[in-house]
Amino acid sequence: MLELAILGILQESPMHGYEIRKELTAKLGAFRAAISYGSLYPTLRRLQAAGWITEAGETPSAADEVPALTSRRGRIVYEITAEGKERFAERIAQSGPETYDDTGFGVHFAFFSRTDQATRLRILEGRRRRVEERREGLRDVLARAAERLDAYTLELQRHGLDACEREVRWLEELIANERSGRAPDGGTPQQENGPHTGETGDEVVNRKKE
Amino acid sequence: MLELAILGILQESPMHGYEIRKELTAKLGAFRAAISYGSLYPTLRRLQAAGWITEAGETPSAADEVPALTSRRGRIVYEITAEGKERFAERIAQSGPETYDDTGFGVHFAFFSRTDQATRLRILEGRRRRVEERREGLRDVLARAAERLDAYTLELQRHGLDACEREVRWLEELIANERSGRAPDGGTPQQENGPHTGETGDEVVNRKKE
DNA sequence: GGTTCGATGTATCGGTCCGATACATCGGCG
DNA sequence: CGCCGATGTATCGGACCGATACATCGAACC
Repeated sequence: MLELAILGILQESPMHGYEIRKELTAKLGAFRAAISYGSLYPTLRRLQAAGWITEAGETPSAADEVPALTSRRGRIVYEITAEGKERFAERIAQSGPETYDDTGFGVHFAFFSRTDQATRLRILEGRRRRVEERREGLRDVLARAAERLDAYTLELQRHGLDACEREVRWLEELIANERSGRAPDGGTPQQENGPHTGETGDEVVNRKKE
Repeated sequence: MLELAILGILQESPMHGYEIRKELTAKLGAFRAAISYGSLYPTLRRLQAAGWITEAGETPSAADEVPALTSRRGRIVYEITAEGKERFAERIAQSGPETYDDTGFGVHFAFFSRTDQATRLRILEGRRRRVEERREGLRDVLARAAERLDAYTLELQRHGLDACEREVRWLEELIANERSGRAPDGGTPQQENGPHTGETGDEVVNRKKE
């Protein structure tokens, strides 16, 4: 999952580890807590070894100047490779059971703008099914075993049930919008935010910070 | 966390692993998914090695009859020991940072009926603070970086923000009830569901299933 | 002018927990 | 009578986290 998130965020711009963490925290903050360096850095190494990302700054022009005099400065900027983009496209479009848990769905949803509508619908409906099952489980407990449970546990179930019902409603809206070809906020269709129709690496990067 | 949950559930009744999983899934289902056997069984072993739980059925009377003729049948029933109850009481009453994440809070809350009111208030307020911080983070992103994010990511933030606001309100209610000495559902104070005032092992077990 | 302090930045280690898998038993149903 | 799903115990590799260490840099403060 982390792998997919990193490949996704690196398609917006090259970044170093610290920045990747910040950006992912901002983008996924709604569904999962901040990712840990203890998993980030090993994953970066793994992705580099697989050839899906490379250390940037290695433009063929100004390389290897001042080899080791002013000792190596800290940041290591990574950028995604063509193979990495391929890998991302494969993984973001296919779905398994882990696609519908909190973290997995969060990552897929956060990169919906890089997916086609059919995939978006499939993911949304899969997530809805998952949440509905969870909701039914909670309803069963509340209906069939309420007298076995203390007041606090019951309250916990009730709150969980409420959260499930809300999320299902949210997903219904998103699915309806998706079917009618609109952007998620229910407004008019936007012209620039559609799925990536192009194929080659001409990213429209519109980051303006820093 | 799993350790705490197991010690808690075993105070309701002795159980074998499969049953522990089912009961915990029902009790914690609102905040975390079903626990995995891959962590359950090793944890049971660890708890037994520490002397906090023991294999039940070892009543001093009818032990070691028919040693190995009808080969050992499957289920291994565990029960909590006096040391285990002590351990549980210590851990459930003290709080650290992990007490306020989803899983940790879920476990603590699910066993609120075995805690005193001061602890309950402390946990609820700690959780509220945690969720408020998360909420502020989401508000910041929405206010300060909205133009950088695509429509789907924005929708994700909005949904997360909404969930945070709801949970804060839920916690406010629980805290208010707690301060006024009422049971969680806001009704009249209940007579049997208060914290455990007794000390010794006379559990009032009222399980009726199976 | 020095110094302290928080943000930035890379990295590792131990531990917790999950997902897949294996395997064995038992009761019911065709 | 055999098959199958629920029950039941168990392990293994891997993903991810939390704590920790350490180093740099700019700003704020004395």
